[in-house]
Amino acid sequence: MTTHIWWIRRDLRLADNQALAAAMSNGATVVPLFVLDDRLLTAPTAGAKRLAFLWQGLAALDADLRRRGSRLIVRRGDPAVEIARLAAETAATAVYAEEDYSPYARRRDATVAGAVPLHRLPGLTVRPADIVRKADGGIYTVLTPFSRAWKALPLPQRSDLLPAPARLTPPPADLASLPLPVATAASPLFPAGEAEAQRRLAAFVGAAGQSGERPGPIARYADDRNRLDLAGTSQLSPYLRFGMISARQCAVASLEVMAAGDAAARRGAETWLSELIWREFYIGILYHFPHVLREAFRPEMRAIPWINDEAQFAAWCEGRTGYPIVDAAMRQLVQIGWMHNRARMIVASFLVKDLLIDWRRGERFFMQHLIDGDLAANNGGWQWTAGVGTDAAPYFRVFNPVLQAAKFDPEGAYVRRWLPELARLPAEFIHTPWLAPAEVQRRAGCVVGRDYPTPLIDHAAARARLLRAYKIAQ
DNA sequence: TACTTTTTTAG
DNA sequence: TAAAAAAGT
Repeated sequence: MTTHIWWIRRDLRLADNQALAAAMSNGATVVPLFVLDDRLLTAPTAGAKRLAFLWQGLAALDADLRRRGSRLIVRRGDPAVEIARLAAETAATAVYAEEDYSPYARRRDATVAGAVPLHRLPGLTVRPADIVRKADGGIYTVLTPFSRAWKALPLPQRSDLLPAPARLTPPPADLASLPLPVATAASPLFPAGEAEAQRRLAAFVGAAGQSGERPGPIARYADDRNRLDLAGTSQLSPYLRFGMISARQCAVASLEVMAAGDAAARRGAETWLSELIWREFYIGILYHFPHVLREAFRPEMRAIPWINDEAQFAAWCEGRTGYPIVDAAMRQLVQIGWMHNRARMIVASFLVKDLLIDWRRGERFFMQHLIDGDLAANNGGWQWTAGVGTDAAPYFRVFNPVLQAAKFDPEGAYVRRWLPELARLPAEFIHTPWLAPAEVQRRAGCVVGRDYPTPLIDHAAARARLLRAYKIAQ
């Protein structure tokens, strides 16, 4: 009987898993393996909440495997050493893994491939990272043409999705496995695991894909996704980050709504699909231009004279800038390990363009706190906001935190939820408490300067300063 | 998925 | 004179 190792990295799922399916070919016995790699667990970009989500996800995967007769094997150490050791213990003839494209993952996998026969399968993305190319073989660095080319390739169908195996041949009963680390910092708002990911996708899409009836939030996604005060997004990002659901299944779901839903649903589904394509775009950018992890994609934008005031950076991190929308978002991030995407753009713009703090400081802070923290998407997002990356917002595109708040949190419900000290302010002043008359502040129990900070910086003045700073780099 | 200022147009 | 469009950052 043949034995194969299924090396799990960021594909914590049984459904639509090409690496698992390949490992199971010819009825092989599959040894599901997760290696605790100190390089990743102690990296400066590792975050406690994301690790807790991972531990919880691995526990859920182990439970799912046990229901099918198998179990998860956990080892700790250098992957190349541990995989070679396990292959010797089990007489495994090959290792199957979902291909990961980050620079560290590629170096690690090259080393492992030197020690054991390693088969890398697609699945992290719908399109493997080097597939979407210009006619002349060039790499797209602007989203719109990339997206057009992505959509022009054969689209995935429901029949392409691989079902979760009903049974798995168990690994040898005496095979040693370490206990999983305990998830102490897990967020109750993001229970890890494949079942929860499937529930979320089903709830988001509703029945819009099948009958046109009872559409879920996807039908309103085009309009609602930017609203901070509504649950208009899929909230699937942590699950996609760890492959608790496949990107391909999400793409199929949205394509089905585009084919069967009404006009609004079609528009919503297409908008959501474009978000999935953004993700693949940035995974490809990191794959082709790994230096973006260290510096701006655009060379002329490496000379911006950052100010990097430590006290102001601390105020941003702790949600006490005096701009309610910024502070609410930062409190949300630190408390639950997730932030609405619109809020990510607002706080990033404030850090980079109002405070003139190097975008890499914000990038690192996000990685330390986001459950869904993904090197490629996070880096792409920060470079976009800073106006230094591919397809970047022009440097003069500066978010006004008050206007953004008024537009996307019109009643202030989001601010009130995360900043209870402002909860009793009338809606008129919820985004500009410093403009509220003293009597209004006093009656709301929120005196600016005492119960809530005075704005760290005047936005109009900050905007003018930013334009000068970027002109130096131009 | 930016915002501000200036110019033009309509009534 | 205000709204809309255009221009500029």
